[in-house]
Amino acid sequence: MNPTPKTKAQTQTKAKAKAKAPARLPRKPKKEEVPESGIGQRRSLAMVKGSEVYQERRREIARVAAEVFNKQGFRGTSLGAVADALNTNRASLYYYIANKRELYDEVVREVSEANVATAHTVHASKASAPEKLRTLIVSLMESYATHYPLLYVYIRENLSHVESDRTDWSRYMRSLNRQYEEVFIAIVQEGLDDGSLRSLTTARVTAFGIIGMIGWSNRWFVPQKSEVSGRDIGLAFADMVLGGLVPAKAPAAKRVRASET
Amino acid sequence: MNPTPKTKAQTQTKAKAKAKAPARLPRKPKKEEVPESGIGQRRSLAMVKGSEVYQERRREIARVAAEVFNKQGFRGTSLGAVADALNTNRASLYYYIANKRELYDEVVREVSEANVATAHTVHASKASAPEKLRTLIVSLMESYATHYPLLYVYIRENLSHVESDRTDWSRYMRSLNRQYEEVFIAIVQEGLDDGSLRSLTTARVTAFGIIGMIGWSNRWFVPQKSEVSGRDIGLAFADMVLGGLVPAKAPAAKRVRASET
DNA sequence: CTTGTTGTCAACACAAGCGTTGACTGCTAT
DNA sequence: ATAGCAGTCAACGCTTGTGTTGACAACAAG
Repeated sequence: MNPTPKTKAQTQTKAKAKAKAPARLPRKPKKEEVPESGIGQRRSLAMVKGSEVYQERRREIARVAAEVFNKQGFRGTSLGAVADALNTNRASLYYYIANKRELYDEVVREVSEANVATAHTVHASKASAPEKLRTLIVSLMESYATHYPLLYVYIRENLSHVESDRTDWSRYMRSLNRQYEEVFIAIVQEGLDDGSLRSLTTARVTAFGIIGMIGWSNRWFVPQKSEVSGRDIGLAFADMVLGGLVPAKAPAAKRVRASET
Repeated sequence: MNPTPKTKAQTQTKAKAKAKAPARLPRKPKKEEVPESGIGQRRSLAMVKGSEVYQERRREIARVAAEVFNKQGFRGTSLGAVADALNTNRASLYYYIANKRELYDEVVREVSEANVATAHTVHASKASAPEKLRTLIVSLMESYATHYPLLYVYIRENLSHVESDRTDWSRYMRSLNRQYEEVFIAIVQEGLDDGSLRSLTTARVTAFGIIGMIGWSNRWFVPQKSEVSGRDIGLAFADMVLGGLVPAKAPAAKRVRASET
């Protein structure tokens, strides 16, 4: 809307100073007045009938909010900061969203579901355990890159949520997360059972090691700035985990580095 | 002090209901009174002369606070919650600490320094790159387990801190973190250069993959509940990363791991 | 020009949380 | 007993942030 991109991020109440409206007289603190003048409720109506541009603006807000949530976390992000990033007023956001939590949910919802569905599909396929792991590692890294930073927002947050967070949404998201982990563990266990994977420790520890390599990418991987694509990172991780970093050259080749000097 | 352990965690102002003090008359809102009655300042004095039990109590507070911070994060943790966990009043904490940030620093300080020192030592040693990696992986997992949950508190928090967090402490901690990463990258680069490590991707991506396996343990590793020790997890991770998960039965002999000796 | 619609804004009310402080309790030494 | 110290408590002031709402502006349609 406003041509100036953004990069402001003050503390709100910052004033646009557009030199338009000279003065406002916003509230009429009368008390014995007709309380139901009833104007502010049309926002609710605008939500149900999702007008064309309305939904577009809503997505734009979610997109920008994702970046702010990604940096500052849920509790650390004020709606004022989101409004600043959008170059608008904080109250205007409430025309599009009900509250901060709904905005956060909008950001995180669904993206996780696709990944879990992929995990189940791969698990059910008849490939070998190592092949399943490779497929899953690559697809997850690709998903992170494609939807950046949406998935990272949830990764950063899912344990910062207080323990007493027992909303349906929270429980559902935690269940998605757990499903993904369980699939990884099950595939590793498969591999241990049929001998296609070496037994170095428990299936759970192995699986969390792999998941950790991928999940930790939220700390350093920014698709727009990376010289390596998400897919290539996934392939490299799969090679590393399955084949090992130490070259398996001939037993007499330059592999003697282990006891060098 | 109070024999009852804890497990309360209400919202503060919860009242102990110990049936001792019948009523209080805490504030005298007189205005034209002598303002410098000067009583509350002895707390500051108690800090400088670190009495025996005083420091002990201070450490106890830090220990409990670490658990709360670990669960809820810095911003998500109120001092009221910490006070509840200690079965005391929120204001009493201020007898021991200046503010919330100081308490957090107290929890996180120093523990990171030891790890960075270890990293530098290992890096400077004349072992091979694979051996260095193995040593570092194991020592870091051991450190996490030993100091649980102190190091995890910082892991959870270090990017939740707002970008404008430019205090000396924050910069110092970030530098420690970066040093650790740089050492990992340097060691991997060493290995790529002398051929003791396979080149699957950039040194940076490889290093962050390894770091991720370890760092991600904050999500699932609780030493008191784990059947696998931190050391064993580190050893398994090192085996996985260096030797690979897929057994090398094909090339005649079983592939010997780097530091198998 | 008038009227209706869409979106924005400034100011409110409310709640949570931080840090402070005077008053108080309980213990110990004298 | 009693005076002093260590530690605790309830209430306050203040700041930050959330969600609400009446009053607009800008624009288009009639």
